[in-house]
Amino acid sequence: MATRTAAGPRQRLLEAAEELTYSRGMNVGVDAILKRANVARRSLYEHFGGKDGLVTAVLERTTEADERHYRETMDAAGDDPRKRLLAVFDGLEAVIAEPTFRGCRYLSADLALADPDHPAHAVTREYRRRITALLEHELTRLRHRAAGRAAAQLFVLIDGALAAGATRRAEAATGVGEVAELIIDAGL
Amino acid sequence: MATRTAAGPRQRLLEAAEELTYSRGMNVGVDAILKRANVARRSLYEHFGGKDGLVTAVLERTTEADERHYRETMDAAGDDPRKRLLAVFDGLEAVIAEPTFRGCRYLSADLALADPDHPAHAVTREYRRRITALLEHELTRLRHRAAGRAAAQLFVLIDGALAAGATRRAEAATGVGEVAELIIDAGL
DNA sequence: GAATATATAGACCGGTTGATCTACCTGTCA
DNA sequence: TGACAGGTAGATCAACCGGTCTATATATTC
Repeated sequence: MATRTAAGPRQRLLEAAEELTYSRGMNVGVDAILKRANVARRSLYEHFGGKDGLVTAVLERTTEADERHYRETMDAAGDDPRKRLLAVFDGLEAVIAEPTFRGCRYLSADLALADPDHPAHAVTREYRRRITALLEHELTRLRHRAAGRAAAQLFVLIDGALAAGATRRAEAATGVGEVAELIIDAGL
Repeated sequence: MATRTAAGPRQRLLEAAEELTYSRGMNVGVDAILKRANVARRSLYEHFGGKDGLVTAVLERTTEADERHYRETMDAAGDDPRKRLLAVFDGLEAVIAEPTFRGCRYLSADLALADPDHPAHAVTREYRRRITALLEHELTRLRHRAAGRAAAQLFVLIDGALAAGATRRAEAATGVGEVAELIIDAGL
């Protein structure tokens, strides 16, 4: 039987680290994470080998969840590829408007982790590749003339909306959906 | 007479901090900056009051230079507002392609400086306002139907290009100029 | 009941952080 | 000459960093 006591230390560590690395940045101290998770110091090193392992595991968890979120957003918009793509940008504006929004976790991670060999970079790179592929797939279904190029452009737009949202909430996501429409329709 | 010996400590501190906060991030240590500037520890606190004051002064310096750079880029493109705007995005692609490019200094600063009251945030906010105004001015000259909105969209595009450039050089700036054209022409 | 694996609590390590301080050196100007 | 502002060099500080360690408690399993 699995433990019955409200999630083990490993799970609590992942959740605490996910929250704190987002709200306080990747440079948050190990002590703060341990305190929040109510976990002994040693358990962190048993389960994840160190801080690097923990934050990498966090990113693996959130990228999976975020990719799932993208898919669900599109599925909820029906079957029309154009509507599915635009739904992504509507969802983006909603995410940025949330009071807890503090920017793109993956961009922050890549900027904060100066060491180019940090395992976290591989996770974020793979995540971006998958989301771009998701966009390209819909563009291809739409018979877009340059699906690959347009997918890259849409993703730059996503990056821009998230970056702008982090630095100036209000006017940030002003009409990114509109721009997405322009990119999509330019190739039809 | 001003000192003759190749720039005083204040200047050297600004230059060293400008380089190191960019290449190693805002979290670079004071020691590294002092060593690079060849300046005594005390001088930093005499001139800038502390690290916060120094990095804020650095941002004030670079925002001025960057705004000047935007203006020069546009002026070099002649008088046609549309060409002047597109020149900005051509310049952007060039900047990102440079091997020393490591992302937008101001986005990094805002993300790394968690404290919302840090004086650096005011500097970056003002910078973004000025650049957006620059874009809006050209759009107005073009008689764009929604100059304010389009300026905001163009700036999101700039943010996106710089963010994308920081995380995946190669395909990053793929056709941001193309998207800029779409935004500009959509309102004519 | 004993053994084992898995927690916890917390002392401790060396290293680094930003900041303060004293002591000394050097050029300029009255 | 002497005073002084402005620079250098470096010791020192408390706080914090990630990581290792010992000792103890608590379960599960044989």
